Amino acid sequence: MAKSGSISASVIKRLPRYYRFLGVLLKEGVERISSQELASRMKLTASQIRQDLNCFGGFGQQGYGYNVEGLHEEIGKILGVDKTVGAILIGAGNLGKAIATHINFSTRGCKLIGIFDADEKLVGTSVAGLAIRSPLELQSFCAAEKPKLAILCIPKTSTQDIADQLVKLGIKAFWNYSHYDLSIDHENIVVENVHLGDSLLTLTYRLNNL
Amino acid sequence: MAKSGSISASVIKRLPRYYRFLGVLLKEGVERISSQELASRMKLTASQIRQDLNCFGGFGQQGYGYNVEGLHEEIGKILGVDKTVGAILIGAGNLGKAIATHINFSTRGCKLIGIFDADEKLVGTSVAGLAIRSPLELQSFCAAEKPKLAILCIPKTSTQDIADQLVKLGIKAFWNYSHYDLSIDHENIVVENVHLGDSLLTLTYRLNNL
DNA sequence: TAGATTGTTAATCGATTAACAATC
DNA sequence: TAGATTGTTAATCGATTAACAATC
Repeated sequence: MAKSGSISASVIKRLPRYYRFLGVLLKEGVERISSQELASRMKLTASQIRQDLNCFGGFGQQGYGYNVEGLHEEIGKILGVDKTVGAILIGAGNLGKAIATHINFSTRGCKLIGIFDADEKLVGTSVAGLAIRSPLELQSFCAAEKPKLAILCIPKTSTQDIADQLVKLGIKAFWNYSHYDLSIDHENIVVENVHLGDSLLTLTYRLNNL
Repeated sequence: MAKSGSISASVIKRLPRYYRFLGVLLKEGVERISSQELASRMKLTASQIRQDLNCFGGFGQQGYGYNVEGLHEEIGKILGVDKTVGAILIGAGNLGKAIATHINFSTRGCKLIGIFDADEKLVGTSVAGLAIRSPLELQSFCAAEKPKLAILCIPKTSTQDIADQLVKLGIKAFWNYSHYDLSIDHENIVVENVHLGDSLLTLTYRLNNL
């Protein structure tokens, strides 16, 4: 079992997918599964699954395979789905609203606790059961509620400024939807840039090159 | 210059990012750039940039570097931003609406030409300037308009069925936002699964393991 | 016990980086 | 021409796959 900091990005990216598939198996009532069976379901190799899991510990049993419920729970723990990290949404436009209502935060170790938008017309209205606040409240809100994660659904021009500001207010993780590659120079800050436009473009590339 | 089919997925995934950065440089009025300069901007190595570009052709000039406008245009052509692939959106819930309004399809070689939702209450209302249609119209619409790309913003239970149906109606590319790993067995169909929940989960993992 | 399947080491494969001759 | 920087080949690195002894 390796130190958590030493796990490669490739492995980490696969963990949520393992978690999802095991959740489905659990619902289907499957009790145990071999790496071979899981591999064919997920279109991976059995080797890769065993390698990946053994980064975190020996969850299986020779001659038997893996207990679905146990493995699901272990991976959940590794991912931290049992945690409740406070999250704030910056920008309540179309995309921000959709993220707020569409994402199940509680099953991902998060809780959305605040929504902010600079548009005066939006301030005071509600999304996902939360009142939209003015950015002027950001500082006092963060001081009081100590959110650790910020979701950025704002235009690219303001992204770096707002992110720098949020770092000072204690934000440690950015889920960035702006059309800007955010990179924070401070240590101990993590960033996940989501570029939906890039995703579409790789798809059209592949479509045009079939 | 290699055959387009032989380009590795790693390279293809980086192309939209090159295109974006070159677009910014172009706006900034930068005329030429060396692989070294571009590398430091994008936090890549100069070697990687030159390797990537040379999959498609020798776009640079020794002793000079790359012409920003020319390279931007070349990568745009490779990605097919000059094309106009017809796209339909299936599912006009929160996320579907946000995708329809938020994504700039025309700069990604696409045009959104139809929106479908099974919810009777939504049919007839408009999103992004398009009337939402009933799925009953799907067949005649596809026959007439020949869309090649479908955006799936529907629950996971119906995803595989609808995708199979759409394949029969001539859809060749799926941009899949449902919580289901779509895989199509037919040849010459491309799928891009977008799992926003997985993206959040890798972020919280990294946050919890700082 | 015998059979099955893991955990883990070794081999392979592919992607990234480094080096440098070609050349503008 | 001399300097700069590419295009491209070779070296390195990491990730995936295969193999197999350990063991349930």
